[in-house]
Amino acid sequence: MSNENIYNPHVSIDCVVFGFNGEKLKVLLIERTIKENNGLYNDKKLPGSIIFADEDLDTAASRVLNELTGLKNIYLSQFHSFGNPKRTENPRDILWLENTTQLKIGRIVTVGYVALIKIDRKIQFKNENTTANWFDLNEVLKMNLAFDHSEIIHKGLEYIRHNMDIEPHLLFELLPRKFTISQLRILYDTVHQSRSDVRNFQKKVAQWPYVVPLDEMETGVSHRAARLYKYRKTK
Amino acid sequence: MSNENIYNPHVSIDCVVFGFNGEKLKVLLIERTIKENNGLYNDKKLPGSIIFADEDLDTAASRVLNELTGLKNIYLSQFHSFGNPKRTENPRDILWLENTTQLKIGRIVTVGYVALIKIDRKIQFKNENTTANWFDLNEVLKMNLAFDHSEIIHKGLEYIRHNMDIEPHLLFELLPRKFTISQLRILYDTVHQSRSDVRNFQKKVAQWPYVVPLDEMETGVSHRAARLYKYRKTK
DNA sequence: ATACTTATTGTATATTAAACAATAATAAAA
DNA sequence: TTTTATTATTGTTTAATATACAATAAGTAT
Repeated sequence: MSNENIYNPHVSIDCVVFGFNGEKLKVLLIERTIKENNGLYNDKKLPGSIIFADEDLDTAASRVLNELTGLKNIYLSQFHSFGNPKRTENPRDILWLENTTQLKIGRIVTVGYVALIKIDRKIQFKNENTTANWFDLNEVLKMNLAFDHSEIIHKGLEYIRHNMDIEPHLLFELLPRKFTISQLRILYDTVHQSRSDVRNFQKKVAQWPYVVPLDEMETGVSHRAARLYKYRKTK
Repeated sequence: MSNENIYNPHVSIDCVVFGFNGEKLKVLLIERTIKENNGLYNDKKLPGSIIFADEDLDTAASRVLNELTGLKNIYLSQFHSFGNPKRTENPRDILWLENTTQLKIGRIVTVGYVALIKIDRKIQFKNENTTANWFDLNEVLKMNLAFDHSEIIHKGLEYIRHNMDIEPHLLFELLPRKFTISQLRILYDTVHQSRSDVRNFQKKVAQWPYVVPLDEMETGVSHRAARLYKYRKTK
């Protein structure tokens, strides 16, 4: 007997998907519409879902993200679990869950994942029942999101800040395949909440063997073009 | 209506409790006996339990640790969740769970916590149904423990290593209230898997304003006594 | 008194981080 | 075609931090 595609309505996963547009960090959110007695209510939530009964957590995170965006093979990392019993007590959230899952919903513990993706990757924004979109992280942090998703995004942001601190390789998950040192520096400073000196930053990067110059220059800019670099994995 | 003391049999917490005896890291484990057809089987497990239906995860971790050891007000920190569906498939583990909880047990997702405690704290080792004991971490890492508890300990160890790296204050959770610089250095090196130079380590510690010398010396040693220090919290 | 054990301390060198601005290349404007 | 505007690129000096290295002090045990 298989439990395949039978939901476990007690545990869910939520993905905080970060992107970088060359200037700012972005987060991928799902826009939802709730039909209430007195009309329609719009808000946003993280891509996430309850897990299947015999599915591992990491597998569930990949699957759900793929279902909601079409994305595959992306950097995904578990960072924290959220179990406040009140997190699933908002009647609007319960109504929405019971409508979309057709299950009786009680308390749900959710496991938070962060994903880092190149913002130019093709995303299936429109799905049968959902619409995904990129939003400015700074704006999102001020919004009222579904469930405890604001708190989850906060924690996820802390997590990637902390981790990119000790693992610079993660930065390149967010950059395009070919990038300039300026883009790298702006991303670095955005994540670290710092303002690096341009010369010192060039020196730092020159010592990273995994950042390699290309015989190619930036195009389409109305000033001196910068050299392009690529990331090369090393052990 | 209250859900108090109603179990949620889908989610549990497990605590990896670390101690330090001046030489080595220790882990607190629960010894259990399983009655099988052909006799008794003994093994060890982490202190942990399924949570209550309306209980927060952090609260559950504190409560369970208190119930199993009598400990209160200790440093407890969530580090990772474990949801492999096979983690609760060992018949011996299921039998034991169903006997101790009187519930039908299916898949359980567990949330891992680490605790750091002073090894000389009074612990209620013997309880009605359980016995707790300190074990050498190195020995434990070679044992076959219940469920996926070996994996959980591994991850918990990684977590505290990582965190003490960037937050030296955590070291003092494991040391006695009065300690020598040698003890501090041995703990530091055990955690960091390093061998610090004695002179350089003294210099490093001299710059930590939260390590303050006392007018008191070590006693009961058969050689020159070392000065005692205490930890003083700072912001 | 002597041997044994651990505690305590300083200096010189290497590495890393931080501060700081002038020139080069290109596109757009005049 | 010259000038202006914009961003790219590059070195040196100084400060801070980390590393390597061993002799003497203090107390216990024989």
